[in-house]
Amino acid sequence: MTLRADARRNRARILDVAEKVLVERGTTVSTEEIARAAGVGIGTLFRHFPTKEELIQGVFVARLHRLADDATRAAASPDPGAAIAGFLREAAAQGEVKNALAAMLTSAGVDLHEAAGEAQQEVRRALGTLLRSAQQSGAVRRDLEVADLIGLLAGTSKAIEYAGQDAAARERIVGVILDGLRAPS
Amino acid sequence: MTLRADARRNRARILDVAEKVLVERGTTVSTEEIARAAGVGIGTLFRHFPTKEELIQGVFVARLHRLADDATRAAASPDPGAAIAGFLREAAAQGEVKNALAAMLTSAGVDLHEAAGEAQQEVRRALGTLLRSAQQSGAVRRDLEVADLIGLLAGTSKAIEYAGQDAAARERIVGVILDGLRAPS
DNA sequence: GAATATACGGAGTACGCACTCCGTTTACTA
DNA sequence: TAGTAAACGGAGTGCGTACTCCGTATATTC
Repeated sequence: MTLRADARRNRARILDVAEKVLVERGTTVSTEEIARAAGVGIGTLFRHFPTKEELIQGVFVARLHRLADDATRAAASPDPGAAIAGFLREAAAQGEVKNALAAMLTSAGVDLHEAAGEAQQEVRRALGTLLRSAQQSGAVRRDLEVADLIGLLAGTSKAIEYAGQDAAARERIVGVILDGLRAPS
Repeated sequence: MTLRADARRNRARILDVAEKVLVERGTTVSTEEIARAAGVGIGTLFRHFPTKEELIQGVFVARLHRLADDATRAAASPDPGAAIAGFLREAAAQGEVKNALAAMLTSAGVDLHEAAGEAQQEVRRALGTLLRSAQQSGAVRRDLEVADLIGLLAGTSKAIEYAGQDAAARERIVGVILDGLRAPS
């Protein structure tokens, strides 16, 4: 069931462009506009994603996969404390996109956990190992669970959104979270 | 320019019901459904809010006003440290609604700061006094600014969303933030 | 370099939904 | 309580947009 070369190319291109366009202009953009931006006919777009909703989910899942990759890489670091800090900064910085996408899905009445599915599990697993080693090295308080960390990540990127381009403010906010992660309960 | 009694009643009722319906089912609900839920004809709804977008903004602004009230009350407390903690817990708990609304607006391509306008200023002012007294009493690190606090509030309520109904998890997350607010830079 | 399965493009369709219009009703005023 | 300005209700309209269909093009296989 391998896709033809052009089909695979187009699918990737649609996902890529759709992410940009959706984040820039919101879910209200027409599928036609996305297709045009991707340099593809509407027919093609709908063959790959039979529904606008499925397209948005596809974009979201792709984003999650990339996040999972980052998390896996971070989990392999020898200094888990620094890794978690770096990951937080990174995720926070790039998080606006994910925020916007997640917001779209929920505001469109889609259940996130269902939509994310397998990709969500990947992220969870990678963050799990990262968290556990950070806790064993004493860098992070022991009462935290993976779900808490995920929530805090989402929260941090949300908080960062409000700081806009102000680098100092971003750093203050990340600082607050990092200190909170460290402090004993 | 006083509204007739029934008009005022209807306007309030629409705002009230719209908030509930919008949060429950997303921006995609039809105006007709909102009108029906409010027990009002579509004509009436559109006389009060000439545009669906203006309706959503109206709901959002109303929410902000209530938040500003809470903040003002908290700022008047004799123990600013405790007040800020309580406010964080409260705002976080009720924040889901605001999150959902804000998400709707942005995903609909509306500029939040513009939409919030005056109400936003109210919140900012109230939180400003709260923050300053908390800092003078030594309960909160001194390098934080009002904008940071607002961001952290939004972030916290986002983080709490992921904890769902798990009260212990909610408390752990709030704990992280509170510790972070306290710790010296 | 045929042959064929696979993918493409985009005009066309159906439908839902935001918004209008106006005849009817209801709150105010004196 | 009559008169009137203000508000209401909801059938109707037009437009935007998600999705279909099928004739054409292009990758793949031998």
